Amino acid sequence: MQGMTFEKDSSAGYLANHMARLFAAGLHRRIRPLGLSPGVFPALIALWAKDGQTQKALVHQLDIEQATLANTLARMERDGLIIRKASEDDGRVQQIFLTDRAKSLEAEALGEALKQNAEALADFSDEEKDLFLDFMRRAIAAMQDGP
Amino acid sequence: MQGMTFEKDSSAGYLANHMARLFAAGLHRRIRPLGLSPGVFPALIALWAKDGQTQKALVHQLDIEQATLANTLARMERDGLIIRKASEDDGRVQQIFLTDRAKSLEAEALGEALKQNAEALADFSDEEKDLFLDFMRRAIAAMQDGP
DNA sequence: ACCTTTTACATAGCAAGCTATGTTTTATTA
DNA sequence: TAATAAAACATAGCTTGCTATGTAAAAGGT
Repeated sequence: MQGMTFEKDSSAGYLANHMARLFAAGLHRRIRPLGLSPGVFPALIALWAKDGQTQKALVHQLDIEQATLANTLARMERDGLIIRKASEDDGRVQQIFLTDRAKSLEAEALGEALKQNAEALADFSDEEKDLFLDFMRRAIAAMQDGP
Repeated sequence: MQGMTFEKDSSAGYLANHMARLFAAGLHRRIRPLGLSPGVFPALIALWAKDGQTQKALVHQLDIEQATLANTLARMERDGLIIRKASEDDGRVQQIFLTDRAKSLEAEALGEALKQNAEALADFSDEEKDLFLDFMRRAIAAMQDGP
């Protein structure tokens, strides 16, 4: 009874999926008290760095599809994290602004994200952490460039 | 303009999420012609190894929740991959059996999954691959055992 | 034997991702 | 300038994951 362990822990794809779900679950547990969920994090980070961006600008820097971001922004608006202001020069464009509440959460939210990363890599040396991140970047690049 | 690259590529959680989505997308592209999607893979692998298992037995070996598996099995039944047979000794239990079609897909589907993994790790040496898998197993273990 | 608890599975409802398509406004071009 | 194309965003509909709760059957306790 050993050949049947086909994928469970020897497939990069399976492990990547499992690991990503654990990251998301751990982050969710940490930031739920702040009224946040993992999906809003990328948008928040981009907006904390530069408020008032358009949806197109956000899509450009977040590795998700436009429709995914549109849905995420709708939830964020519903939850009082952003407001949308119609652009004056272009009727198609809306600028996304953080609410005061969203702005006030930056330090704590980023802290929890860092804690989650630290928990996952608790027994990694600094060199191992660097190597791990690099491995992931390389796998991502290989799959993005595609066959 | 360099401090604003906060998470994009230096957060393990962000990279893990992005990498997992690319794995899933690549696998989906490969197995769509077979009428399969990434979510059914874990269940299929378990059933290819041993047909006729109960849902409880499957949940036990797949790192997903019972409700997630129930939904996945419902889609698999709809798509003609499995049939459920009520157990005679226990009215609560149903055994899950692969259809002939699902059985016939094993070699090709596993081949595509291996190809996807190979694509992601194309420029990794054998040692790097081993190390990468081990890193992921360690991160998973750290997050499962929890804080 | 009957009541309670546990077990096995299903369902509801949500988040976050995707592709495909709609809608409105702007830009281009014949 | 009128028709067409493109751009920006929204919506529909799906998958895959989750938690919480419902339901029916079996097990256990008194």
